[in-house]
Parts: sequence; C-alpha cells; structure tokens
Amino acid sequence: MSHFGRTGPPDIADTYSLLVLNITFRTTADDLFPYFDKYGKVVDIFIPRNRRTGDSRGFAFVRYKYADEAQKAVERLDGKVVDGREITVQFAKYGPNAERIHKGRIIESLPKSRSRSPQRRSRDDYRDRDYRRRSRSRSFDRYDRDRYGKDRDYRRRSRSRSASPDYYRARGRGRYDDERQSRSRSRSIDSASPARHSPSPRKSPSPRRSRSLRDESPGRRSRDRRSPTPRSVSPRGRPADSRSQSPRKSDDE
DNA sequence: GTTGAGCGTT
Repeated sequence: MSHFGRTGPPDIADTYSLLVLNITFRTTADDLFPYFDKYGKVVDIFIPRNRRTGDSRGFAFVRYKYADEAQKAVERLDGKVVDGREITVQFAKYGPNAERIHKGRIIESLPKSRSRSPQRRSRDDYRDRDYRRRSRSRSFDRYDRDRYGKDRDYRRRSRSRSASPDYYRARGRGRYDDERQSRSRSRSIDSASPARHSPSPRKSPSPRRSRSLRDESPGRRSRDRRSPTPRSVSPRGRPADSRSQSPRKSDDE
C-alpha cells in the first residue's frame, strides 16, 4: 500500500492525523514524507486510492506522534508547494473508524471498555461503504462529479431521463458504459433502431463466465477436465479423440 | 496521458 512498508494501520491511539489536500495525483507518501518528517516524527502516511483505477484521490493523511509537531507542520506546510501544487494541510476531522477526533487527536469512544463489538463493526463499516458505492452508486460521488463537472446542465438532462428507472439500473454498471449506451440509444432512435436489423442475436454470456472460472483455478480445472473421460474413450481406434491420446497436441494447446 | 472538492487503509 501507500505505507512505509507496513500493511494496515499502525497504532493510531497516540497519533495525530493530518489531512493533506490539494496534492497532485501522482504524489506518493514517500514524496510527502520528507516534507512532514522535517517538522516532527511522522508515524505513518496514508494516501487513499481509488479501488477501481488505483489512482490517488488527491489527498493524503499524515499521522504525527505529537500534537505540537503536527500543529507546526500544519502551519508550516499549509500552502507549501509540493510537486508544483499548493497543498493544504489541516487536522483530520473524521477518523478511519468514524471515531471522534479533536484537533487531529483520536478520541477513543471506549478506552477502558474491551468490548469486541465496536471493533468488528468498524471494519464492516468501511466495507459497507465500498459495497454500496459499487453496487448501488445511487448518489453522485466525487469521481462522478469530476467526470461531469459541476455543470448544472448535466443535472437537467439527468432529470429528463429520470422518468425511466431502467436508466439508473443500466448505469449501475459504470459511468463509462453509461455514456456509450446513452449515445447508442440516441443514434438508434435516429436510425430507426438498427439493432433489430442486426442478424446476430444475443449469444449466451457463457464465454466470459467460463473464462473466469478457468482463471480462478487453472491447475485444478485442467486436471478435472481430463479426468472424467479416461476410460470412456478407447485407447486407440478413435483418432478424432486424440486429445486424450496425443500429448503433443492436446496438452500444449 | 486528463480531472481538483474533499476526510482514510490490513
């Protein structure tokens, strides 16, 4: 990940989180480390990335060990030009587990209580967020807004099509496909539905699924495939079934 | 290869 070599969040109990905004999309934690490390002890730096594309979102989280150092870094690095971009450094308001944070300091809800319920819930919390995004995507996220921009024109068009609930269902797949679909449909109307004239009807989506299964477990899949027909075919006498007899062709293929 | 308001991961 975007850590210093360690996986997962380290001890966030006695650390002060700083939110770094307005950084370039190619700025990594290593690039920010020297800047923040100069003003204090940096525990960890994390840069959220997009799950689908894997690109940086444009902001990072820097955790300091002491508040005074974090405060100094905020005042010093806030407005600093990094990688040609003016970054914005401020204390994080929201924690990873939705914990209460005061001046970047994480205030544990139950410091003395050792209940395991809230701990597990926190993990499901962040996972639920991702699932909701990919599955539903009912609300416009930052990414979607970036694509369409803040133009109100888009909203107007969206409302026109909002009459068809199917439209939203179709766009659930992805915004990119949505654009292509919408364009295709528009052309279809002008062209008097050329899809009907298409001589090639819909084929079963088997090819894609079979490929996925093979990728899941290639070794076992190949072995199981040849197992069911060892004695079914004659050892020799059927050249057509040479796939199980001719190793020089079938296996290599 | 692009975009720029915001708040985070094993």
